[in-house]
Amino acid sequence: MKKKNDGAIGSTMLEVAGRAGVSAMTVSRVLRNPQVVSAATRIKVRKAIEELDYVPDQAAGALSSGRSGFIACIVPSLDNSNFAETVRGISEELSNTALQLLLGYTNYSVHSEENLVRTMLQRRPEAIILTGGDHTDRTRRLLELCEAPVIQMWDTPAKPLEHVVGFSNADACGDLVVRLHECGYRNPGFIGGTTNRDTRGTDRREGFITATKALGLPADRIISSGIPPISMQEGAHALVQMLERWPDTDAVVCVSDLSAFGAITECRRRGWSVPERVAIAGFGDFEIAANNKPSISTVYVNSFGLGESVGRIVKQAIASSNQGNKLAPQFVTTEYRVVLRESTAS
Amino acid sequence: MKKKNDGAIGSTMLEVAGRAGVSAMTVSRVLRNPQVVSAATRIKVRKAIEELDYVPDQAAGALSSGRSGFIACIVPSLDNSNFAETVRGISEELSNTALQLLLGYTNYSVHSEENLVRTMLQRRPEAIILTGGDHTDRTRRLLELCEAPVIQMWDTPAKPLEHVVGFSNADACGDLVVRLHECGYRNPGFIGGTTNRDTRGTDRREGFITATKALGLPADRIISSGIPPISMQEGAHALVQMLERWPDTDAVVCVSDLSAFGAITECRRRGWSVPERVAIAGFGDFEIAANNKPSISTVYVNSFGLGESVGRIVKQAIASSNQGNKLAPQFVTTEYRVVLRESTAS
DNA sequence: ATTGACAATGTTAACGCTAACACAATAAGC
DNA sequence: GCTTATTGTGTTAGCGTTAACATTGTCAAT
Repeated sequence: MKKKNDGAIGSTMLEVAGRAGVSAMTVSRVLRNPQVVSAATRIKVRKAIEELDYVPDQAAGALSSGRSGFIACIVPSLDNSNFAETVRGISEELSNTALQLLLGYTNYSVHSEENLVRTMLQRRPEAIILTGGDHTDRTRRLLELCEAPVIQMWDTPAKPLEHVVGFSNADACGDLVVRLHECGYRNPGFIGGTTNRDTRGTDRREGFITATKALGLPADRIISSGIPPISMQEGAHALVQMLERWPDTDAVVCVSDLSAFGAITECRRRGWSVPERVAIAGFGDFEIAANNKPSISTVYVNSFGLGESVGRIVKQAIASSNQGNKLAPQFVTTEYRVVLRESTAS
Repeated sequence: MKKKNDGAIGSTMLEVAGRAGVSAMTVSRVLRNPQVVSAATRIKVRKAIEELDYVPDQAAGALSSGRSGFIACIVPSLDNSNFAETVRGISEELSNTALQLLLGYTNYSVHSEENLVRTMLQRRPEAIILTGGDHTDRTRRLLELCEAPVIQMWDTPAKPLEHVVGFSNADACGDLVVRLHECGYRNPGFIGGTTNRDTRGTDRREGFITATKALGLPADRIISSGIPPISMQEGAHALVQMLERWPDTDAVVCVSDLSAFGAITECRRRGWSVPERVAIAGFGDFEIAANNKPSISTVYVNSFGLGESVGRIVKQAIASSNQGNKLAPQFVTTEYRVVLRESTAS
């Protein structure tokens, strides 16, 4: 029905079985459940596998067993320390299992996300990990139909699809504002992107507004500049706009450490001292935050640990499903912590 | 033979066919080759697909057709602008095909790479993309056995496995040294990691040595510090060591922009002006290079374009193989360019 | 009318693996 | 010695799709 070896590897399980003088099923057992096979047979089979350089075909295995071995994981961007760390956390946690990550990135577009989900569902993932709580209706429909556990991460959606591992970006940013207020800052501003594509960024802005209002501070000093995730350059640009429009701004909260770095660097170019002329804070505690001069006040997020939690839930959910029941929806809140450094005065 | 719906989606192609009043084969044709089906039937089938929320099972399709639709892509790290951009370039180039990236990262370990390759081969990828030219013997054996085209990128290995898309990291770093020499620097040093795990880093160091020797400059000012990829902090640390050991060093080439940034920041902390006290250059032209003050001299690499080239070769190789022949090994050299900025004086 | 070409659909048989059951052969319990 | 577990292995049937071929109907050219 098809030419042999369409980009495939040499031998099949049956050939291994033939060479070892056993049935294919025994070969399968040696690979997936070695302890039920006698030591002597196991050795024979392993030898045949070696000699033929046999590499099992997981597509066939998946079809037969109904288990793909895939975990779909969709993040906004790969080029972001935070998400990259989270992916590492997930992988690490799954490294002692036979589960494999099927990674995709959306470029912060829910429309891309929908396409990715559709594509990935064709691979029948055993769990689906999404970033954030903002999805198209069609995405939600697709996810409800498929029975795989769904985990939303990096956010705490009000109406979760199923499991959640994350933290409130709004609260975290609000905490930062409170700490700046404690330091004596009274006229804070916020710098973020122009659209609501980056929902975590939007949440941080909302958190800024809520906190400033609660503290009786001006809540309208918001510069939106650039498509999320906003760059260093856009941080620089936005800072200038901020100080032109509201010259008495004494502290600027940036949606991420990268834009905060851009803003600080712009100040240095213009000879404005940070934090004396203006304090600047970021979000995410990227490598650059601790290593810049002045070091950048920010919100530390345990990205790696977040990934580990996600991985644990994946394992639990699959274990439950193997026992015929379904893991009750989990809601895990992860650590964050305001870290004050040189870019804001205490 | 197995419980229905093990995490799977509702309906099968046969059910769609039943509802549309056609055979399963016709449904398959509507999905993969719609133009051979009459308009009327096509509409009926599409309607049935919609109504049942049918999502094809690609594992079954792959098994039957011998085409997995996967492209394996292995990079050292996801958290690196350069590689992330390259992955974006590949994805973009493959976005108008039915091919899907199966991503993996090695953490700069050839041993991890071997495991990843083995795992990925079980999915029968139609092409395999690796970073660099350094692989274990077993990896090379596995890749030779499988008939899928192999592409090595980000390097120009002397003995390529098959296709290559990259540039000589040694030459690029050498060019940088030459340009620094033209600027009047006579005592350059190099900062990199302690091991040879990061072969691109090692090549850059070799390029530094070759170029300095050729120019009659000291070639032994090399500080190795930290496990690659070395951090900002290690860059800072290494710079201090460099100037303690060879105080008259007038220019330092760092293995990447991140370590260069760390080095520059350390200078600023210590009140050493850059480039007056010492010039510093990086590699990669990360966002930070243009946005720092002083902006960082570096080697620009077209990471995204490199990925696009890789994607094009993947498509060509698969097209050739569909026509029954094999694409002759390609060797594509990609663009790089020394960019001198404020961190070195002209 | 008869032939041939072509277009649209159906039928059959895999693809490579594993769940479920069947069946020996051995060990344990009385 | 006989039943009853237990262990190790084989047999069978299918997972959901698609390549290859078979079949039917339609229409133009003889």
